[in-house]
Amino acid sequence: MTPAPTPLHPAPEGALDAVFFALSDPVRRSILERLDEGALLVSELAAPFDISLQAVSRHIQVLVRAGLVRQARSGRISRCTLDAAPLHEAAVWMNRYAKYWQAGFDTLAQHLLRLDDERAQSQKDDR
Amino acid sequence: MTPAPTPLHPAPEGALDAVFFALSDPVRRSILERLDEGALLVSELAAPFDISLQAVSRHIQVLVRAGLVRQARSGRISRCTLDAAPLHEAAVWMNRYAKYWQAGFDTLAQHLLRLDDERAQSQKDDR
DNA sequence: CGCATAATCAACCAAATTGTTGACTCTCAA
DNA sequence: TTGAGAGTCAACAATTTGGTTGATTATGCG
Repeated sequence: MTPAPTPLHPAPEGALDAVFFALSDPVRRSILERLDEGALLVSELAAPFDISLQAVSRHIQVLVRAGLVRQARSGRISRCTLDAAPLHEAAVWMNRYAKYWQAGFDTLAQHLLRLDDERAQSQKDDR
Repeated sequence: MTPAPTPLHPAPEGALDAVFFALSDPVRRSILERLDEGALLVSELAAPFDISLQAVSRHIQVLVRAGLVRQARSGRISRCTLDAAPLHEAAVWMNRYAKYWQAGFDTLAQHLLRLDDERAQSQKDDR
């Protein structure tokens, strides 16, 4: 088996892959939201969910792999803390599109205008 | 009693699931980046990638499902355009954590250290 | 010691993802 | 009419995901 080249610090390329994937599950987003208010144990994090503790533990592993959560095991307990830095990288990537909702871009109006545009375009091509 | 029909249009809860999942693949992020510069056909979008046209077509469908791309079929061509509105919802969710990189927080220090580390590796000749 | 608690590991399974190739639909043009 | 081009659909395989239950490790406590 491979020596497990665990990407510890910078996560060079697929960092955004792991971060966005970690955010794509409501359980994991909920975990991040609760860690935003303070450190919690795995069992405390698992309490509100209707799934097994093992399942929550693996969700936490996904967050750890993305660099969003750190676990400090002390004895038999594991204290989970938030690390928002990878979220910053994701926010920087998304910032490329901020122009669409900033500076007076009403997304709904833009949406309707685009629909009109498409309709006009398709009728034009139809000719 | 509310029939609770699967809400399709306003995208109530699982919208973020689909959006973040769509962003978790480098091919799909690259597609979004190129659509930011203007509408493109499916074949144009597929050209730079080393995968089949069918695979790219399905990536586009994932983006459509997330509401990030709209396809206007006119004749045999399909014009793909960006819709950044769902990205806005994702950005709003992530904004909850902006405090970690906007103000002086403990984790910010770690983030800066990490950025310094990366920068030191890429540009070593800075006086 | 003896045992409950905290958490992970391991095996298993159903479903989803992601790529492939081949067939198909539809439009445009000669 | 024929044929090429754009794109999707369908079926298949390999891998991943996300849940389960059972076993295991390790600590804390009576």
